[in-house]
Amino acid sequence: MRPAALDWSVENCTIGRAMEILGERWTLVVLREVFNGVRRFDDMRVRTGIPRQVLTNRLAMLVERGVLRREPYREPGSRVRHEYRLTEMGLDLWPVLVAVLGWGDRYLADPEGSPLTVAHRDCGAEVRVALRCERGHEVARPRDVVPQPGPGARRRTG
Amino acid sequence: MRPAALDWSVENCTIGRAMEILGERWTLVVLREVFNGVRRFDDMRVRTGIPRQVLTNRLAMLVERGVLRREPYREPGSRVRHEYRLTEMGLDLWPVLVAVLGWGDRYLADPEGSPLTVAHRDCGAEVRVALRCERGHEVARPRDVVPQPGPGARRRTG
DNA sequence: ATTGCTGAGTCTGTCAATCGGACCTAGCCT
DNA sequence: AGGCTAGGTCCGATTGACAGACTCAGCAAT
Repeated sequence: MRPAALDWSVENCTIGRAMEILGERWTLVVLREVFNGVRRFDDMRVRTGIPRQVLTNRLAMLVERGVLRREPYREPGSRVRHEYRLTEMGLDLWPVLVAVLGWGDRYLADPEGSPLTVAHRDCGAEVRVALRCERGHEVARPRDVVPQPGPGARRRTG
Repeated sequence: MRPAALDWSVENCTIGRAMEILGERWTLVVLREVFNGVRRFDDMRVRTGIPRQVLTNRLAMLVERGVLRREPYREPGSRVRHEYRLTEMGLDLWPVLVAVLGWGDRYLADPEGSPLTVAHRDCGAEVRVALRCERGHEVARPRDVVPQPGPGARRRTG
């Protein structure tokens, strides 16, 4: 049985485009740091072990793509420096990060458990991703879902 | 104000580990294909434009890490070949893919919209990710959430 | 005024990964 | 025997990751 997807082009697929940004080895690790409140070059470098040059590139790329912005700040007794903060586009990556964290916790954690959890501010309970359709139904398993060509789908040419 | 995260090691962070697998340029694109039912080497290659060598490596890595498995199949009149199918570990990446898709649709789609949507099998409505805490509360914005050291957290040494 | 420290880089050289294109191979078909 | 096809290998050029040394601006202590 030939999968229907073969008739459709993927040239404008948004997963592909997203992965041009997210699909570099250190991008999500940098974003994890920023979500955790670590916003300064050297703090990130020391914590993550990312090579300087790579961190410089990654931060510049994320700023250029609009995921982070560079903000000046000044500690008393120091000159002006810059820190990196999430834009709205960056904040919206939060579900991606939580989804990756959930998957990693399930399959890749050490026996003692995950080193990082996310808690609901109001009640303190752990936060996870869920899938839900627009009519409000829970979607438990991947099999309950069907991929379909969307409004921007194009037929394959060649 | 010094972020609390600086006191904790990230050496065993599951996001970092997950990104060793997912953080390669083509991994999620390959998985998108498999979720879409495209399971064969050449179909993937033609659709995605991934260089042969890279696709070979990526598939082998995903099999080795347990995300995909290689299954023999036989079309009538052909010899036995292999196709790539999702393991349970692979199926569980579904929320990650939907989260990335949602973000990409919002910020990176062409004006006419996304080429790919996912629909609930029962009702046909579009499926999206949501964040929810374990007590069932909706979590609307990243600010409603606090990152915390988990059971496997280790203090930084040096 | 010199010296030193610090955060945030740049420069350089090495090694690995990506890419595109050509070549190979096993089994089926004519 | 020769051709086709899916799924690869092999090769050379380019790009990216990495480690380590060097730079640079401004504040501070001598």
